[in-house]
Amino acid sequence: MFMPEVKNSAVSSSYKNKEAILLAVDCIIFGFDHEGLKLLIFKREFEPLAGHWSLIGSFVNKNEDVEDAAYKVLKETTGLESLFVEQLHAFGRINRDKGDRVVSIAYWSLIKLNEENRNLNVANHEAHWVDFKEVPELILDHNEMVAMALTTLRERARFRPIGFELLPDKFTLPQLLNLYEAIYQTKFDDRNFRRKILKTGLLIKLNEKDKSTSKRGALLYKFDYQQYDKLSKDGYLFEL
Amino acid sequence: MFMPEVKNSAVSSSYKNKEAILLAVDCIIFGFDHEGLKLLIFKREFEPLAGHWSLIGSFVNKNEDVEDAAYKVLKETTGLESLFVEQLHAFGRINRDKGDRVVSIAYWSLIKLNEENRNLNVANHEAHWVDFKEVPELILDHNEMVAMALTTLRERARFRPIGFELLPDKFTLPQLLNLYEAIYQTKFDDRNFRRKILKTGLLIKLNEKDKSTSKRGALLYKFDYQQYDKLSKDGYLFEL
DNA sequence: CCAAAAGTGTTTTAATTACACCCATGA
DNA sequence: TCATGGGTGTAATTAAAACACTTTTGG
Repeated sequence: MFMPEVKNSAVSSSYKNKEAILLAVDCIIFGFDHEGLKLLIFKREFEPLAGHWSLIGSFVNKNEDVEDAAYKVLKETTGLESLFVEQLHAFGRINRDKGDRVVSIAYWSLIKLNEENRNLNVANHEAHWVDFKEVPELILDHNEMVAMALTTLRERARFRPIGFELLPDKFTLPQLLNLYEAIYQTKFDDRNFRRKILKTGLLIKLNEKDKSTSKRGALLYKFDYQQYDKLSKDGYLFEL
Repeated sequence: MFMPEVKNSAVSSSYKNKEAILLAVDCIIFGFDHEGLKLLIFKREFEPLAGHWSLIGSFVNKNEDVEDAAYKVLKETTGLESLFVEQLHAFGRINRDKGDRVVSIAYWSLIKLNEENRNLNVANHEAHWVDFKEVPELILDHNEMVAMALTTLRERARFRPIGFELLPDKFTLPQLLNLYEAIYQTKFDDRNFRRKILKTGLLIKLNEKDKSTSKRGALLYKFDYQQYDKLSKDGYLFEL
């Protein structure tokens, strides 16, 4: 019979003599506009690897929640208080950071681009939006983080109404279609797409048109968060 | 225009003067047998909260990968080298652990019960399998971890063939059906279930019967991992 | 008046659901 | 021989996929 070793075991038996480790958060920030899906990257400001492209991050202080550390970075970087944020994964390989042993907990977020945060690269030359298909080499394991975030974004977008987190509050159906086509890098039939998304009953049709992309103009819609929350409690599963 | 504060910012600018934090892993271990889906819990061996029910865990050493720390705990606890393991979530609230500031990275795993690990509670009185619907109060935020693991298990089981990780290599369709019914706590129509799972072409029918639960005996099947891996590379998505 | 994007319906095909009886066997 | 769990098929409904033309309007 299997008999676990209890002494000298991996399983901890007190807090004594434990080695503390540096803890960081890194943020994968996605944005979307008429040019497509984008990722926000930064020029690293300190050695090693100063000047290289990087995700934005921060060390976690001993007296702050890990999640708060991520929110703080996101608020400072994007100027937004309210955005979609979700923990992605903890990256814990011994040598992932050449500077010291650092375990990084990555968060991914979706932001609604506006005049202010769209031009971050002007206001702060260290920040830059790049096409998510053309992400340059990033430091450490940050490219791995981005790849995982993209996979997770695709998984989530299918079963949760998170696409709306990347669009303005008022959006058109062609915009929404473009977004999904960008996320999945494929074309969808617009008639089937419209039918499916409207059948959910979660889009509120407004009496306004967006004429910025055509002479005819496209009807604007809002996502009905209230109704979605209500349905979710009854087990409703959004699916696209 | 939005102008990020660059000085005194949350965003880190060096490794100097950063506070290290204790890092732990905790493991949510699921098993399945004729009695249903079970969770492996332990009696905590050290203060504070010694003697209370807990998940099994370990501190992470400065010179080991986080993932390796989890594997080590799982191997020591279950006696198994090869099992399904996936990172669940990093739990990082400041006061989650009364003993000290500890950030815990939780892993969930699925094990195939056998004669040895089924009787862990005999060999090691500190370990105990409990029905997943009747998990007692656990220390710290461990109940939260279990709840999240269960949600994740349900999400994953729908789109990945992970149910087989909880069954013996050779299993019957009634066993498989019972497993899914246990995971989702609902009844499925057995004819529809059989049709769907067999239509994937991923089950290899063996010329053996399991007569342990009926006089007639039920046909044994194996999951075709090779074929699944091959199809996965071509973008095949398992769905149940 | 025309270029360019927005918007609309139908048919075919495939998947899902609902449902009830016969089979094999050891005790 | 019978109780027990194992195994099978079909019809109805619903969802998905494929496909092309009309509408609106500013320039």
